[in-house]
Amino acid sequence: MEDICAQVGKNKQILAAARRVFAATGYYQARVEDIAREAGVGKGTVYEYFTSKEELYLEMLLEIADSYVNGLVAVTGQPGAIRDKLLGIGQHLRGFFLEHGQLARMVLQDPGPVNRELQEHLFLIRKDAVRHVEALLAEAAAAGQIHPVDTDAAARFFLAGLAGVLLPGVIQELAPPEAVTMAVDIFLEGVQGTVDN
Amino acid sequence: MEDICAQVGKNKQILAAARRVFAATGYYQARVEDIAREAGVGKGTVYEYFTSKEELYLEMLLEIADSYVNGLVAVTGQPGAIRDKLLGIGQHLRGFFLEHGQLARMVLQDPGPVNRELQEHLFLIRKDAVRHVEALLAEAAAAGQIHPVDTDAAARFFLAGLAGVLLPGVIQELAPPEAVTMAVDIFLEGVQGTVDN
Amino acid sequence: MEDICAQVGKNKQILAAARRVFAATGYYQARVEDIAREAGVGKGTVYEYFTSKEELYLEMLLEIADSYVNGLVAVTGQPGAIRDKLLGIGQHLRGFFLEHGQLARMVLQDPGPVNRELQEHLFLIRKDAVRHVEALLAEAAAAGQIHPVDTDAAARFFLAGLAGVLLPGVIQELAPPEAVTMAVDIFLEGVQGTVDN
Amino acid sequence: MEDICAQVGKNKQILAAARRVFAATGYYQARVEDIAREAGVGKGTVYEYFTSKEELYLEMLLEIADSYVNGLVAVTGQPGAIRDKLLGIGQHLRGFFLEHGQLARMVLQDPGPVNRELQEHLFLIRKDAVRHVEALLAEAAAAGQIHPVDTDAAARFFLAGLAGVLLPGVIQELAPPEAVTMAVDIFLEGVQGTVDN
DNA sequence: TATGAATGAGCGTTCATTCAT
DNA sequence: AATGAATGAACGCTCATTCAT
Repeated sequence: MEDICAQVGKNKQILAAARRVFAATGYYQARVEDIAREAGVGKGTVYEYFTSKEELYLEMLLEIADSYVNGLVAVTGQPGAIRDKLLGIGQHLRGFFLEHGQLARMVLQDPGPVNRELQEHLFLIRKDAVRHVEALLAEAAAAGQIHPVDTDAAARFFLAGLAGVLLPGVIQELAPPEAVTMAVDIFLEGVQGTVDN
Repeated sequence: MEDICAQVGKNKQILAAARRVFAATGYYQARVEDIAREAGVGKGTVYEYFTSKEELYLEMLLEIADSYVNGLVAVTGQPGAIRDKLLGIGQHLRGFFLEHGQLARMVLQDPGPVNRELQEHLFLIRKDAVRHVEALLAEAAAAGQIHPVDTDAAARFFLAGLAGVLLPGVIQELAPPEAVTMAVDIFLEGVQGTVDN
Repeated sequence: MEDICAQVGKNKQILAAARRVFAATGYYQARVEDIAREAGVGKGTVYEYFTSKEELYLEMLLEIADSYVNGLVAVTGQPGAIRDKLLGIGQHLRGFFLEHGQLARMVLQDPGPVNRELQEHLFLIRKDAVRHVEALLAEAAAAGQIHPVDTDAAARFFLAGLAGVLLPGVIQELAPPEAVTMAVDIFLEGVQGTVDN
Repeated sequence: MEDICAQVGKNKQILAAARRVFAATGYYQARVEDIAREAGVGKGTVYEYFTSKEELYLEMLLEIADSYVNGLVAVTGQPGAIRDKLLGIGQHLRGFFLEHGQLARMVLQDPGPVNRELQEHLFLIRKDAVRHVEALLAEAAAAGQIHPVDTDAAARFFLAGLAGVLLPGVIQELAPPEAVTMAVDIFLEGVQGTVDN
């Protein structure tokens, strides 16, 4: 049992170290040796668990991407008013940035040096995220709560806008929770606008 | 005269080549030799005009960033209704993505491997862009055309949301002009909402 | 008893596996792990029986070299005409190449990456083989069956010539048994020539 | 002109250094850095002239192989008695071993870690050498000077036997010129034998 | 005894930068 | 000013060897 723990532990240790190091310096400036040291293992050990630096990066990225979508699903799946759901999305996104910093950007915007395959995999993940927001909007539109809009574009506008509000600019800075509320209200008002008329 | 022309010409050639090569492959995968070849000059010549690969990258990035802000200023400076101005911003952004592709992302979102100083320089440029949109919003709010909001956050929400709408996901894809209209209308409705009430 | 059997068995298993793997890929491209897998034991077990990859290689080589000389002794020790003995040597050599392929070359010609000591050990073994052929020639010369020649050089000429005939060129190819007869006849005629006169 | 000299010089320098280092330690133990140092150039310079360690090795090997065949052609092309030609071949081979030591073995016997393509290229070169000796034998046979034999096998027997005589065993040792005479006489007597009868 | 996870020295290769011409 | 041959620091990856179990 301890063996299994140890093994699983090493894998997780290395992934966690990879997260920290890749986040701190980006893919190219991160040296495998740094990741190994950060993980508290030898350089060769990294290669016992991952076939290459690139593969390690990809696995790390996909893991994060999954946690992003899973969180989103959890939030949108809850019953409740649309505004609360949008606020929940905003808070989830904020927590995601808070936890993963620079890496969140790689997941949400530009993954950097990844092959076409992963690029498309990430794209599908992002699309998945967009789909969940779309479903929310479509449902609200069907219920007459909001104006029927191009839900795909609206969802992307909302998610990207949120990210822009949350990351004011320089690295590591994160907008306060109120910014989420404001963004949600602008967006919601925007999509409700014509309905009210 | 020819010398001066040559110099200026070489400088521009190299910067233009750098744009193409950096855009195509990113900072790390771009080799100085590739840029030199693309520019039609010798590898050593690049170092006559720029002290390092990094400096070349920075100058290129700043040049693009300037064109971004200048275009934004031109659009927002025009007299006209706020909706037209916002649409103009969207079209400018779309043209910017169209022209610079991957590099636009570096300017607007993540510059990649740049030192703190440039990072802040870029931040100031982005902030400058945000300021112009803010001014627009503040003016409209003063004129009672829109609801008084946190103009900084609203401006960032608008710009980032636009970018998200324009870049649906995978590289090189660009949303059609109608997407701009939709985003602008959602946003405008959103910030006007409470005013109308 | 089982322990001893096991030990002896493991040792033989590993040596046999080493023969196959070293023969297939050569010393440097053979990985200890491959040999262990081929032998059906764990990687660490190899080091229970041999102190290093090099030592394993040497033991394997010496074992083969011994079988080479022993076969030679068996053939030359039989009573019979000199031509039959030379043919026997040729057939033995052919069988040796057939069985050990690439490794036979290492034994007979170039052992590859071995230290001076083993190099000389192998040299002694080869010399031993030459000595047996020499004895044959000396005996025949004493009996007046062949011309008195420099038996050392003649023996080496015969053995090396045989090897050259048997290995036409590319790996794994082996000349047919008739080639042995031809080589023996040329050689025998050559050393008999002046005697006849 | 000096530039061209320098360039050609570098290429030759590196090839010459490669010959020395590969001959001294074999392919795998030779480090590119050693070759560079031996050539008096930087490590990177090696890669300006050769795309990889393997390619450098191959070019070096082919160069040597060419010099081997060319020498053989020069010797066999001269008019003269067959015995003189065979002696000439022996002397050429001796000089070849003298000049290239361990590398000669790689060319004549086992090239080591080379891809199939080069392996076959070397095989063709060896075959070429055999062909020239064959032509010699066929000519002599047509002139009734020697017995009609399987010229291919006989030629290989002769060349390989010569090599065996010339390299008594341990590295760097080389048989004296008289050994060549002896080997040639045995061989010649052998192939002439039946003719005389 | 047997194992295989862990290790890190070692090496091939790249590429930004220099400098002699 | 312009060049590109030369350079060597840097890094990803391999694999013989060790050692805790």
